[in-house]
Amino acid sequence: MANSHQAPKGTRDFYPADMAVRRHIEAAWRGASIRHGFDEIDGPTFEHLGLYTVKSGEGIVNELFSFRRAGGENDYALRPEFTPTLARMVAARGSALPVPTKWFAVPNFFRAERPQRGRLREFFQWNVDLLGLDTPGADSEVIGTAIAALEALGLKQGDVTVKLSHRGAVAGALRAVGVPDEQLGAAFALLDRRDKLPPEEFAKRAAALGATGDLGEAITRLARATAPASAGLDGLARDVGVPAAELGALEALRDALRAAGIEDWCQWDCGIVRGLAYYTGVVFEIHAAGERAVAGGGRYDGLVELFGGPHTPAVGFGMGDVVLGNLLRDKGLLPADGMELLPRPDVFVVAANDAAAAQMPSIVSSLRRAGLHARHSYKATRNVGKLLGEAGKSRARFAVILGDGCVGAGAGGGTGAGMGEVPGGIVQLKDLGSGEQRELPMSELISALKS
RNA sequence: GCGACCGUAGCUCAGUUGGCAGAGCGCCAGGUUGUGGUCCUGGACGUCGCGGGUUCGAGCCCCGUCGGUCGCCCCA
Repeated sequence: MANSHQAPKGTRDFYPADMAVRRHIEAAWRGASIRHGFDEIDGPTFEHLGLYTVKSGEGIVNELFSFRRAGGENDYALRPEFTPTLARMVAARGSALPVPTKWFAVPNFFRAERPQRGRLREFFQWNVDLLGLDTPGADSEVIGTAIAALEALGLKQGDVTVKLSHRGAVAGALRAVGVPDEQLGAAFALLDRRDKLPPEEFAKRAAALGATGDLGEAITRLARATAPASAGLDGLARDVGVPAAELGALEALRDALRAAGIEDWCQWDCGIVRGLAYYTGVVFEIHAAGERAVAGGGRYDGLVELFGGPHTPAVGFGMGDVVLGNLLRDKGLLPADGMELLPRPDVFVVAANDAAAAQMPSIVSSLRRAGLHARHSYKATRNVGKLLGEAGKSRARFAVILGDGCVGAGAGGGTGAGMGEVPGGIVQLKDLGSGEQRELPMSELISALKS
């Protein structure tokens, strides 16, 4: 391999089979989005660097691919996520947008991380956002859209779990042990890192938050509290250590999930926090055993305001193609060879002699003008066996054999009269699935292929 | 940014104590004035990731570098 140029670290080349897999996933995303009433949007691939420090701080710059035009003064960054662009687009339209506004996007993103399983430097992520409503029904609709896409890809209930929590409900539990309101954010962060910190460090930080009760014990309780979404909330309330009445937000969400028929996919998990500070209500992640989270999202009622827009309640999620692709492969839901996902030709045309070959270009053109996916051999050989082999490999449904007036099933060993006179003449139409072959006039070919 | 393991044909890999770079699959062409995804024969394809070092001689040993894989940090 004398190729001295390599693709940049953490990027992928999409050869046809890979591209077919990518389109397969994107088709499921788009289909679920559209069926649920979302409209597709997109924004620029790069933004002003400052857009990304608004909500994430300067620290994020290390995770970005940022650049400055030669001789320019503005700093830009390749987009690492969609939410800032979305918030900017919403803010720019002010209150002119309908309520609700339901948008989705399937952009590529760039993060300057060290690649590892499920994490690359360029990836595709499906973003779904519902703006303008702060109802449990909106939360449920967004979650249902994610599930619909996973189902379309062949995943079943039990393959993945939607783990749900609610910032409001968890905040209630934290307040119950005396965490002051201004420390709730820090307490969330600690809950998020509960199992990553050494026990002493965890205890030290818990003690520093000024709770009147044992915060460490309360956080551990929260981190362990799980229950099926279909079950009553009494048990979860007991595990969390609050009266069931405190979990009203979960009850309303549970009712919405039940109405949408997806509660059996869902599980309460108070250990789900999401790293971002801006989540204000429901937060959720979709997990499968042995993989990173397939998707994550939640309610962020204050974010559009943060970017200069009107107060806009919103709920949304992101689902990346890398982890999802790994999961589908592990579950045997992707073909071993992605070529199987490419569009199948309707017809593959071969010529059995030179006269027929001369007619091929105009015949193939007319098939294509008629809307058919038509391919043909580029080989010089007139060996019909080889040509049909090629037709078979193309996965075409039918082969059309031109100039084959005297050989083959049903042809009856003609005299050779008419060979080469394809227009108006006879062609052989072979069903490559069944092997059946019949002859018909050229004039009937298109209607035969379209029926 | 840190650590571990790995880089030989398009793909999967073999390659002995350091001694002339191999196989299968795939691809291309013939066997076949002819009906497919079978078979037979032949062919093309390699600076052994790249650069340096040790050696009479390096795919093999040493150093560096670039990739890949898997962890850590981070995770929008």
